[in-house]
Amino acid sequence: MTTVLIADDQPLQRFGFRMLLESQDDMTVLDEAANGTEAVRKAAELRPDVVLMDVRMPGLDGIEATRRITASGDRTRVLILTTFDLDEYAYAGLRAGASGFLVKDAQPEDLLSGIRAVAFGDAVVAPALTRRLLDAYVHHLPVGGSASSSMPSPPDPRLAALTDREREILTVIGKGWTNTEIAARLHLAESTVKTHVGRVLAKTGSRDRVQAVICAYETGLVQP
Amino acid sequence: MTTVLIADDQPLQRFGFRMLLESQDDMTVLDEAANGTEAVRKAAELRPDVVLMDVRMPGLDGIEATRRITASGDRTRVLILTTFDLDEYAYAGLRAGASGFLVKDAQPEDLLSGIRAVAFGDAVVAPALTRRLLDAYVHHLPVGGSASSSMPSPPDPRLAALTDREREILTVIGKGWTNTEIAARLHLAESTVKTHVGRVLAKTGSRDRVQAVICAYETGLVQP
DNA sequence: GGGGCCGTGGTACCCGGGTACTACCGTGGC
DNA sequence: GCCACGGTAGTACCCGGGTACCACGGCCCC
Repeated sequence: MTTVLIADDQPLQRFGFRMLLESQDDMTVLDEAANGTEAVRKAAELRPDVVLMDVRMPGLDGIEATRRITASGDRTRVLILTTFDLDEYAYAGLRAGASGFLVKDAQPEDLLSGIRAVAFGDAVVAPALTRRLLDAYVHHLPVGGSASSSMPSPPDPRLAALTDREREILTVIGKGWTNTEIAARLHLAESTVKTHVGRVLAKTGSRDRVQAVICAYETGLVQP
Repeated sequence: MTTVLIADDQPLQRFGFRMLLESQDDMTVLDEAANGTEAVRKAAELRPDVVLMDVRMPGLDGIEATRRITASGDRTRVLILTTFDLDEYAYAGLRAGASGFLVKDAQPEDLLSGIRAVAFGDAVVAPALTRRLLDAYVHHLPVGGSASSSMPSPPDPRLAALTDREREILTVIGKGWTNTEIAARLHLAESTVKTHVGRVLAKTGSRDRVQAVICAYETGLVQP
């Protein structure tokens, strides 16, 4: 029996998922959550096998909720559902510890089999997302492998979603500049800097600027 | 027949271990202990082959209990179980005379084979901890001897003033841990963490933890 | 015994960082 | 024309980070 927690801010969406899952005799919906905070709390309390996690939710979003759930040490797996197959936050979700991604318009059978696979410990990725996932994986392989060695610095997938400006912001974050310093030296308002920083954190899957700095080093955007 | 004493402050955890061990026909659980004092007393009284020892317990903790048990001269072996893979007490446990340590989220079969190995006189270390253990071991080797060329990074002057504990704190800062996470995973009060962090910042000349992360990368304390 | 150093812990306070939400304006594409 | 997107900017709010203290026990060393 696979136990599931449904986290989605749309009641109708939750209802649909619940109906689908309850129709299966090997699945039980333990509870529902309408935002990330609720999802984290109920996941810790109920220890479901799988959390069906929507990305976009008010308050704590699905990515951060995933990070906290997977960081808790529980066996609970998180299966993220994205609305669009090119969701820029997909990679952030993976880094947050999710066991898979599916798009919301997938076939019901695919969703069900995906939940079973994740509960079993496997990972699932929607076909539309598989390619970029492969790219990310290949990039992290040891260098010796294939013809890709001719590329000096293949763009890290974490940086792929960043705009030029955001990449610039990440660079100076990696230099240790504060928001105030960034604003002054780049002739911007501090509120603008905060907006950029917020987007950089979201797209790179960083919880705060400290993790963004680490990301900057790991991707080679800045170097020791 | 391997006789085991289970020492853990959480009843549910003890129950789980007992169920697992009793399901094996070559193991017997002699008794359980809810704290370190009880563990020492019952170990001396029952002379089990193996004590399954939790690190974190009220009163006398698992490390000190291990020290007393192994110092008693009995042939009882101690197998330490840690919750977090970077538990600093794991090393302390080895120094205290433990025959090994495993992480609590290990596979049941691994735990069983670990107990058998320890009872046989061998030592076991969780794979996730092996690397760190090796690093720690190498780090504590005397400097004078061999191949100094294998040391690519002579100690950076910024790190020279740091105590071992502070260097450890800087390392986990470099991994992006928040003060709260450091406190939880190292079993410290958050105020203590703040004290350490403050001293690290002062000694490394960092304005905030972001610059401390950069310092950690530049000195090679952590690497991309 | 006294005096450091180290690790641990506490309280109180302030500020920067991060989030949620909204808004306006170019530019480029359909 | 309209729309999507990127860059800019603002407000309001909460929380974690950092600081300034102080305190205590264990050590080691003179």
